[in-house]
Amino acid sequence: MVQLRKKIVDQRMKRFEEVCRESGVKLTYQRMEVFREVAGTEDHPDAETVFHGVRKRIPTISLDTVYRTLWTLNDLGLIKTLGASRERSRFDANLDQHHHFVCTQCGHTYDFISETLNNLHLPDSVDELGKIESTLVEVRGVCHKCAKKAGTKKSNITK
Amino acid sequence: MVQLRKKIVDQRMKRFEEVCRESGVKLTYQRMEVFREVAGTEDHPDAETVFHGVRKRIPTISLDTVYRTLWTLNDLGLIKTLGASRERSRFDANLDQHHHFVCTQCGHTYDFISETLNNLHLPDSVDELGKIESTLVEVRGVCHKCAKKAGTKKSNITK
DNA sequence: TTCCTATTCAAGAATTATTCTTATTCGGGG
DNA sequence: CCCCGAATAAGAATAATTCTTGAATAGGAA
Repeated sequence: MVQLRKKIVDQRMKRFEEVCRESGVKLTYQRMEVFREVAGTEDHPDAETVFHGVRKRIPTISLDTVYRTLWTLNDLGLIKTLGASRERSRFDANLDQHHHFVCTQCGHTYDFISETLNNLHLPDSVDELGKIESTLVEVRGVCHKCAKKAGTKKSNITK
Repeated sequence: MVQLRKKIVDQRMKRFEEVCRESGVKLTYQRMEVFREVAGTEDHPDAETVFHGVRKRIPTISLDTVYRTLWTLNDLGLIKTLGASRERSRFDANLDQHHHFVCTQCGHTYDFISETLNNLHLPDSVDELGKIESTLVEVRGVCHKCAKKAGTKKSNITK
């Protein structure tokens, strides 16, 4: 099991180095260790947690570097954020079951409804995690509004 | 259309008053207008946006009251938050398609996999919203760990 | 290998979102 | 109408994240 885990991390590290080289992003010690930290856990850590983990190996690393690096890795497609990234809390008074289309560019969430998606059959493994209260499908993509004004976007690491 | 919208808001306001009365939460002007603001939009506004909207009608309302009220409404089950609430950014290096079980108590996100859920058929209406990049199923509920130490939880408005 | 330069980094200040503290006000039961 | 616990406004405090600046470094060129 540990062996398997190590193999996965090694694969991810390899891909990390490839992607960095391809996109001209420098391979620094800090970057490598921040990625290794996220790649080595299933826990979806936040920046602070990553910071603490990496600090064991690089005691001088700053929290700011961790943040910067995480967003860089995100822009490179090497990691993902859970839920909408860099967002403040948003609220919804529509309690009828519905689903979400989240624009990865502007962050706007559009509702849509689907009788089929309301009645998904979930695998048994989910019941082993806890008591299910609700289910929703989250689709991510680029909304038409953003697609139109494309090109003018930031995070164009893919120069 | 506007007429329909008004009807929905009225229904929601009615339910709001009922739920408040039942749970012994006082019916204040501020609470009413904060709820009306969220109930009257499809936009999933954040606290600041609600604040600005309500301020037109109650110029003296404070941002703190808006925050407090929104979480109260959330605890009462009158509104919901988008994504995991009150959360900082979390990261994930697992790029293989997988799905999420989010615990509404502790906020922890557990991964699970399902070949069936990987290949959902989305309604055509989604294509009209934008270009789809990825799809994931988010299940919300209470994880076993939290269920065990139940009772000792905050936000027990349902005394 | 050594040098050069754009990139990256650390540290701490600054910003932004959210919550807490305290004195005051108010809803609604008696 | 009066009272009291709950709710509010205002501003201070805290927490999360980003910005600024000067120093350090990766990695290509000589």
